Amino acid sequence: MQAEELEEAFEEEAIQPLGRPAPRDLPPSILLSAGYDGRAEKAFLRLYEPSSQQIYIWYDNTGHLPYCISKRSPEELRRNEKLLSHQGFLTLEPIERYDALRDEKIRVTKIVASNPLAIGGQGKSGIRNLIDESWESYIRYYQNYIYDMGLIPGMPYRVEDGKLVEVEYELPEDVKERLSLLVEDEEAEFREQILEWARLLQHPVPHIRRASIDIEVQMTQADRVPNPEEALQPIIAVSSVSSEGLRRVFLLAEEGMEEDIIEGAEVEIFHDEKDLIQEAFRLLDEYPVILTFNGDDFDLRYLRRRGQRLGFSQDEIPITLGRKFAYLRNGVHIDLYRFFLNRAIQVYAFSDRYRENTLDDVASSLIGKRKLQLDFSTSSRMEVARYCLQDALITYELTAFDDDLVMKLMVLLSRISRMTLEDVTRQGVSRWILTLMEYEHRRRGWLIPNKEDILALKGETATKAIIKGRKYLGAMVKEPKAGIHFDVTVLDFASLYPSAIKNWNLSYETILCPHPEDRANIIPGTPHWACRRRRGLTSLIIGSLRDLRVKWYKPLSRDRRLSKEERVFYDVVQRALKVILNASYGVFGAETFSFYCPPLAESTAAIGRYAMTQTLEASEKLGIEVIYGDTDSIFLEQPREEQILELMEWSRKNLGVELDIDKVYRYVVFSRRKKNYVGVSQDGSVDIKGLTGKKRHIPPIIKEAFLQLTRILSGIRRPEDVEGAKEAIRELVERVYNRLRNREFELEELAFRVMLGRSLSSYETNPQHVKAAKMLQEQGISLGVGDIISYVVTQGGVKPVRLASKRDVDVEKYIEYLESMFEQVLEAFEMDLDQIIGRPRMKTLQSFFQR
DNA sequence: AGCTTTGGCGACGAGT
DNA sequence: ACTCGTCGCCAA
Repeated sequence: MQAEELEEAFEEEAIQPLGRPAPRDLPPSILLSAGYDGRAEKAFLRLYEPSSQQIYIWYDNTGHLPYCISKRSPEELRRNEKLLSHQGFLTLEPIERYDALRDEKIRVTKIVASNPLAIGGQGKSGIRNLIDESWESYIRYYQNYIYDMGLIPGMPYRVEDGKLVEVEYELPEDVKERLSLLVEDEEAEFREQILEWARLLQHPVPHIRRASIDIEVQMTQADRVPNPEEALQPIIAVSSVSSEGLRRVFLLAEEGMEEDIIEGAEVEIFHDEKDLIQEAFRLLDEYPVILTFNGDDFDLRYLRRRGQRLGFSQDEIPITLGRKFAYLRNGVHIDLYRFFLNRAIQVYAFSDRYRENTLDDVASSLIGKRKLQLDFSTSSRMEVARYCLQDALITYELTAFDDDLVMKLMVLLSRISRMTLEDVTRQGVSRWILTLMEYEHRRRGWLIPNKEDILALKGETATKAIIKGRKYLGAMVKEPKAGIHFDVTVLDFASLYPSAIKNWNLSYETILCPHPEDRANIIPGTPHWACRRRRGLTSLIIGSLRDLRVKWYKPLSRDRRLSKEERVFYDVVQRALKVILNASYGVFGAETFSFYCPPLAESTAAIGRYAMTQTLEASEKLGIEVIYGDTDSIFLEQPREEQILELMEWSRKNLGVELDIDKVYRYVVFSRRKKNYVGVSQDGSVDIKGLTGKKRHIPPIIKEAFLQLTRILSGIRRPEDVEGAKEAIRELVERVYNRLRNREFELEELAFRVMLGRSLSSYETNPQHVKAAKMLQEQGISLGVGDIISYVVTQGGVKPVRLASKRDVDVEKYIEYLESMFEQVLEAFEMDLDQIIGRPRMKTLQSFFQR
């Protein structure tokens, strides 16, 4: 390994921090992130001081050096020539560690590097590949350094005598008392863990000074996105909106440009692009946090490359680029595109309110604001300025709405996962949980096991999945009772899988543990057993988080006695916990997860099925009719109040899980299909689950008709409403038929929009969207995974929307789609489309003769 | 490059 | 005409 290679591997971390050095008496400041200063060869921390709203830099003076751990003895390792010749590594230190997997203490070797660069990635440049069977190795020196120091990102610290000290946040006595009361039945370890979490979560999140930034680049062709690596086109506008209310546009002057003002914003005109960029760089240095929407891939990348092209020196450009990310030398760059792209955030924090990951879609769904429309080929420079400012504005507001909800959410996630803001906003849930687990291992002085070790000891799964290609048997779905049902109450288990993990002591080390006396403690529905002697780490962590969410944060977020601000904050905490908890089971079944443990995931799901079947039985005994159930929810038809209460009590007592009322429906309509129903609540709001008409890829014209259909149906309150509804449906169908037959539509309205799930060449079959994609490719349009293909169905095939015309459309085919979708719904209502629209049914002989 | 899981549905393509 | 597998999307 050559020194240059090492340097190269670390290029992205080798940045020069800018913020002012932390004074001896730095007031409480929030740990935002860490970096590695290549010149000083030192790790540093970025601290945000809320009263001055400044970033301070704290250099490490502890002489802390990176290390990794090997199972082999020092003697054995000394025989490894490659290892000895490895640049920068020095001492081999025999130590003892607890191996949770085998429940024993063992001797290992700690390999300490003298050069901070020496223990790097896990690839070629890492020391890991020189030692077989290593257990812990560093992915990024500075990052792990945070964990090793026992520091928690997002928490407040003070500098004292050149040392970093966490600012004690004592929970108020009454809070402590109430919390302890909630978990008084639990063992000491569990109670302590709860208090530890509460300390992290209760500590208020300070307001963080920040600004968004967005750039516009001169376009050559209207539909080509400029390449940020080349940065050939000039930057014509840079906009920024800050938390102090500043709205600025830096605009490059154009010949004959008419200068104008933008209400509420400062517009600064530049005649030299270099000056403009200079000003943008100054802005980036100015703020503790910079927000972008896709800044990793575009805005900051383009700014840096363009800056280089125009002759700025390395030191003048405040942006460092990794292969995938863009960082700043002073503050923290948060790319909101990446954050909102995260499925867990999308689904659990924002209940799937936005569907596509564009700024326009996310913003319009969350804050009700949209991008401006702009045609770049004809627009004036001032129009570009307005457009650019609007983007910066909504980017900022995405973090500011609901009292800085998103900012707080990110800081809380950073505390829970023990990751820096930069990392937690860019990486997925499996990384969050991994980092948290690693932290807890290090805190206890435990060895971090290798994936292979876990797999070798715990093995694979024992059950057979229903669906081919899956690894184990999952959740249970009860056959729905078809038809319409009035007064339906839906109960669901509070965090079913996390509860299973908690109550059955599931963890990678406690499942199939080595103790013979635990073998009788069988998980129902599996041949696996779980330990009774020690509390499992996963069970402890997930279990305590679960209890906090269910027993503390969720109730508080709805407690009317609290102020609105308090409730909102508790709601954010509650949501952050939800995001982590919901992913906590799945990761153990993911091969890519470092604590991959198939029997653990399998057991969790098995306990879920057990809870469901037991509850169905109990309901029957109580005389409640259960008309449907899926995974963790059951639908009860006209249950009496005391029946519900009894069932809830039964669940708490016998399963140790709270059963909550999730929904009360005026009526629910089931077809015979699972995961398909329409529920209408007391207030008339409609829940539609699984029905085709709702799916993302369905053409808008059909989706729209579907929406209107559900509106008509939700209006049905009494039996006598039915005739009117049928008439309305008939009119609706007629309208759409006519539009189709007369071709009174825009092509876009008929477009199926299907995502390319893999690369074009790797498809085994030739589905419609792939056919369309191939046609696009022939036109020289490059397509990749994740791209959405818009196509219409034509006579004898499909065509991409942009290559098709109205004449091509196979109208009859669309009528078929429409009918099949309508029938799916109407069938459940025991209505018949043919009958409603007065068309004889041709499908049976009987109807043929009746004609 | 990034990747939590299994169950279930409709539509289509490919083979018999 | 029928079955079976693939694909994408959704429920939980």
